[in-house]
Amino acid sequence: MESVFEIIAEPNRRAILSLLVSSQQSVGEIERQLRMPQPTVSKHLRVLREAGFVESTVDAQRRLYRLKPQPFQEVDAWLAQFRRFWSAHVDALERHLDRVQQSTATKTKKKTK
Amino acid sequence: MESVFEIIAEPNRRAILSLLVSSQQSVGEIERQLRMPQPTVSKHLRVLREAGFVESTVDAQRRLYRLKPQPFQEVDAWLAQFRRFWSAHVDALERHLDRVQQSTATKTKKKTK
DNA sequence: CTTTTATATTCCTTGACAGGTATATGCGTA
DNA sequence: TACGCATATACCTGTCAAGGAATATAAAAG
Repeated sequence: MESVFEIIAEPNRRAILSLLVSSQQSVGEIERQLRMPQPTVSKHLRVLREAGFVESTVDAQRRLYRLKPQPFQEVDAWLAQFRRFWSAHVDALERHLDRVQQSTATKTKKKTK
Repeated sequence: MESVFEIIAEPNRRAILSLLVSSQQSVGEIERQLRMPQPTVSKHLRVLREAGFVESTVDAQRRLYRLKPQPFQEVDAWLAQFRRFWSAHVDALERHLDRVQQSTATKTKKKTK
């Protein structure tokens, strides 16, 4: 489990990370919200912690987990090399279209081949 | 192998993708540049193709592979939910700093606890 | 100090995937 | 047609990681 990419390859881990975006959570809260057995949660949290995605503080018997930014930035850095490429593909952007932009009405240049 | 994240979890596949950023390449070219056995390259290319990361065109006996943008955008979309979080971490921004944007200077509210 | 609550860890099993080797397919060329 | 180059596929094997069940640790509550 060396790279950040292997860490986020696991769906449950991604779910945990998404959950922690809103605010820090205890293991029990994660367990309940994601309907996931407690050992599973703990084990994934361990992986995430060792990879630097999260950190925890002690609150009585609870542990509160929160996100840490660095590994995300690593992913982002890797992704960066492809950004210039995909923003060149205008048609691809069209397909995606969750962007409320478009309708620039430049001639629909189709260069599929 | 359902998600894009599992696809890019494999180091050799990431190497192939990075190689294709510059331009399209044949299987043999990839094989030589990455010093990777040919079946390995072909197998990874298959995975990448089925996941929509690359597409190929035929050039005589060669197949030329090139990148496709959509899966990268998926990764980017997932990453997006964490961006606002990590950009709150100013020190993290300093480390990254390839973005020449923003600086709206909204109050740097630190609400860690 | 016993019990309960919260979390972590251990052990075991299972499945998936990557690599290696061999072989198949397909195209060009003599 | 036969051969050679380029790529794909099939088969086998080892590894590793995820999940389940049980148990350990640790702190709070009674």
